[in-house]
Amino acid sequence: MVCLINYRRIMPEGPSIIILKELILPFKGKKILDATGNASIEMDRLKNKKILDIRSWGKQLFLVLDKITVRIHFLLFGSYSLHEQVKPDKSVRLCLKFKNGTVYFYTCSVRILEENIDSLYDWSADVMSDKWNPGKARKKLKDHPQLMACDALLDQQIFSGVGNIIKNEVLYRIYLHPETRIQHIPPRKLTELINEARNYSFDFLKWKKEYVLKKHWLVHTKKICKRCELPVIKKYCGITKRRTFFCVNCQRLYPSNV
DNA sequence: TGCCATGTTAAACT
DNA sequence: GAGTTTAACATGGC
Repeated sequence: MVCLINYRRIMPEGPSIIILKELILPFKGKKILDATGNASIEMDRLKNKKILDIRSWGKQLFLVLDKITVRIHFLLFGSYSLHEQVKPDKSVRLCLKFKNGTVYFYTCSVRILEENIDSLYDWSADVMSDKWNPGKARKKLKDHPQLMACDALLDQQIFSGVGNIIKNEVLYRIYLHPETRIQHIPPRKLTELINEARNYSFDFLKWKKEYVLKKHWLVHTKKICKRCELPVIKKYCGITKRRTFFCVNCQRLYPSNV
């Protein structure tokens, strides 16, 4: 067992936020003794406040205090460390000191939300959540018949927490071409899409915890298809224009002419 | 060394 | 105003 408590990691997709949430669980119920950093928030509003709850929605982390909530989003380059600071002071965006430890956040978006966060987010859209509702996801997909599968998976209102890696792996797993439009996906295939968005996210979580995530990528960043050994296509697909890896031989484009 | 990426927002355009 | 494009953020792996 390797102790990685001081280790900084980059963050982006939903499962990584779950890992962080678990790591900082010891701070739940604890008082913030000091809050520092270059985030453009009033640090005084955090000082001497208790962390009432630690929650997440997709790629966002929430530290719930009395009346306000600190929202942290790691964007593309965000990272954190626990207990031990590994970067020079000025790069620390937010540092929270507790009696039982310290957490540091880097290169992330930090905001204070005044509203009750329950009314701000659709918690049933979070693929990692107990409140995840596949039926509701299906309904939302039906409302966007023109949307390509690759764009739908990245839509945080439908699949909160899904990122580009998960997108590519899910589509490969279910043999679906990224540019297939929702209206053309057969019902059973659509069910697979919705279910795999959640399933793969939990596999991602498990592998990430064991530091073997990359090893399990089937198509993301790959050059050759593991199934048919034909070249994997790399294309910036859909309205999101994100890197998409897929096999035209194995992943079916609907409607199909064949 | 330079390019590019697990992401999102907001300004700058048409 | 709407929809679309671009910039900004600013780290680290290859």
